[in-house]
Amino acid sequence: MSANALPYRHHNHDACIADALADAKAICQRQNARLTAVRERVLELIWQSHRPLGAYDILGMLAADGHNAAPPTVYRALDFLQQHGLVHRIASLNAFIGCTHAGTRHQGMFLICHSCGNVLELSAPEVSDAIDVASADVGFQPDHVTVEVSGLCPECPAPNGALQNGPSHE
Amino acid sequence: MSANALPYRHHNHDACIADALADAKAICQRQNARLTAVRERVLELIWQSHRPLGAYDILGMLAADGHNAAPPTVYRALDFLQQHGLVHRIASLNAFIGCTHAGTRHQGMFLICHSCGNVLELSAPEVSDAIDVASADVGFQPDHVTVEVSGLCPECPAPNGALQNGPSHE
DNA sequence: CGAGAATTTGAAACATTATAACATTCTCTT
DNA sequence: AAGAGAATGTTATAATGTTTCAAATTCTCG
Ligand SMILES: [Zn+2]
Ligand SMILES: [Zn+2]
Ligand SMILES: [Zn+2]
Ligand SMILES: [Zn+2]
Repeated sequence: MSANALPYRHHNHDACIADALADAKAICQRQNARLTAVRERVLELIWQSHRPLGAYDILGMLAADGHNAAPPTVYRALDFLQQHGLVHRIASLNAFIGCTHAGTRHQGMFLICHSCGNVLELSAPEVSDAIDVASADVGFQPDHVTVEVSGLCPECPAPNGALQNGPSHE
Repeated sequence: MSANALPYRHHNHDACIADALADAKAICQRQNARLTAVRERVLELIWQSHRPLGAYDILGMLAADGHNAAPPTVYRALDFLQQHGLVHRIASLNAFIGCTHAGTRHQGMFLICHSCGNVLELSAPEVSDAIDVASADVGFQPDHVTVEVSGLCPECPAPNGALQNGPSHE
């Protein structure tokens, strides 16, 4: 369940998917929730993609499966998966991505590369803490927090003349 | 331009609006940008509302003005206003709100009350800093940051038995 | 097992949000 | 006044998300 790893390169994605599905099954069992066929398939499709998938992308893939699904089918599956902490919705993209910290208490922060489209979910307690402090300062009770950072990932070449600040990987 | 004030109560909202419009004029002049009639009216409508407005809300209000506008008119105005830092889009609401820090360099954080619908924009450097650090740790170059916190504002009664953590105002 | 309750899925229609493409009008400069 | 660029109008369409009710499935309990 490799939390905070850098999944940008060199990983066996099939294993990723298998792990995620196995985790999901365990989590649902623990919660007495039913990971039905559609739900599992949607989760699998989401994990198969490195990039966040839109609901209608998923719908199209289900259609390719031969499953003649309508939008509510997908949205219901996504709601279920979100509710059980198996996927996240990226509000700035209207898209969904598998949670890389499923089963653990975390407040995700999403790093979205606008060059390659990859998204990395980090668990960043310092960020959550800062948000909690700032909220408390004005008497606000946080309930759900969205942190989405769009930018350039370390795998992508800096556009023309700009400096790349990350550690060099080669 | 009351930055980080608590606009929840007791303020002269007409003055708010007038100030915001005056600021907007100045900012546009400085940037050689044209705050045309539609753009100004859209900005005014947004400021008149305490709560974020959807593009189609604005469209309806323009219609009430007698202005027979189509969606692109509104979206173009909103694009302009965003580009010049006069409004923000709240991704989790698909809605727009006036920037309370226009003209200053800031990274907004939005506190969205799901009870009353009010939104407070904070400039929270500690949050931005934490996000920058977490990003840099993994070699990611942030470009645009979305921080949206949904919860309960200090004006709204805590639902049933829950404790209200904010400073009591009465 | 088998009836009834609850959950899940199917299906059709609809609602909301956002954009594409091209014509026209306006504004500023020369 | 002419021309260039910016802004707006207009029509159509795409993309995203919801409501509603019916049918099927699964669970519970006697
Ligand atoms: Zn997560
Ligand atoms: Zn990238
Ligand atoms: Zn702002
Ligand atoms: Zn409130």
